[in-house]
Amino acid sequence: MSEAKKLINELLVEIFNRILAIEEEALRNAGVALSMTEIHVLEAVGNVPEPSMTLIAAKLGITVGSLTTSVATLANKGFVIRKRPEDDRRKVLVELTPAAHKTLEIHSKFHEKMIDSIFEDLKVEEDEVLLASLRRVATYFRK
Amino acid sequence: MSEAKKLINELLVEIFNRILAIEEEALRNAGVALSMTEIHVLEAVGNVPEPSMTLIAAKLGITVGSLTTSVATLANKGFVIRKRPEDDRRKVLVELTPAAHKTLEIHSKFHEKMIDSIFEDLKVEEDEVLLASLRRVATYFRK
DNA sequence: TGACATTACTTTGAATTTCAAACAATAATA
DNA sequence: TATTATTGTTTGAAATTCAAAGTAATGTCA
Repeated sequence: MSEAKKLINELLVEIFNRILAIEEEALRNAGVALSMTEIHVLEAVGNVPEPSMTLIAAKLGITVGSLTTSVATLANKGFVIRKRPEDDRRKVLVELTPAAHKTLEIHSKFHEKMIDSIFEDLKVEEDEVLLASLRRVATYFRK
Repeated sequence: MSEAKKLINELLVEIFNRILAIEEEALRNAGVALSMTEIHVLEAVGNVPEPSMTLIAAKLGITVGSLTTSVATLANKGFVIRKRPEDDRRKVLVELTPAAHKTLEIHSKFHEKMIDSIFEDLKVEEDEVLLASLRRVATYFRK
């Protein structure tokens, strides 16, 4: 492995170790009192089409049982609403409230800034190459 | 934010959500029965010069109290040894056992493969550009 | 030197997050 | 209709973490 890759590896590990705490603090400073775990649940709810408990849990890589607890807390805090659809009353569809959307907006601004600062030196053509690599890794992980 | 960056962001979030479980499973398949949290502690012990509890905790971004529990477990499992140095008997220096080195070897092989598969399409020159960006981000995070 | 402060670590008690397994309700199938 | 499958919730337990209090060793300085 090249020296550059070793350094990249070390940096990624370090960033990985700190990113959650940093993001959580950024949110706290913006007046948001949710944990990163809760933010991730809201993100998944927002990104999954027809977000049932099963689909959200799959997106997050956690069990439905774990998600039940988390969604119950978020419902109590007023960030999501649960609905039983008439066409299949076994399901629970989760909806984001306006408060949740506002929170996600703050969070995604932070993410955007972070991604920009990582890639600001890379030209778009190189972005495409990196994107192809990341796609390959994501595919590898999903199998 | 460009379309490419949005996709990169989504992929990073997805990978972030799954990477720990994936790495843990890879280790289990290789006969290692440690959690990723425990692996990270071993990594930090291996990478910090004169690894005292305080320095290891700082490297990991956790409190010394949290680390005490973790190191106690790892000592029980035979992966680390704790020593009180004669020159300052308040300190605890942590040492990796041969079992720990073997485990870290397995883990770093996995990491190496992962990093390689992410960056195999990028030329070394581009690696350098990316590295500079990551360095900037790491610096930003450390402040 | 002796008292007080600082440093390094452990212990304690509690919160969060997670899982597996058991349970309940609804829908699909045979 | 009876059985099986799907979808979620509940329960009990484990892992990880923190803040705060406690212990022991070292440093300071009057």
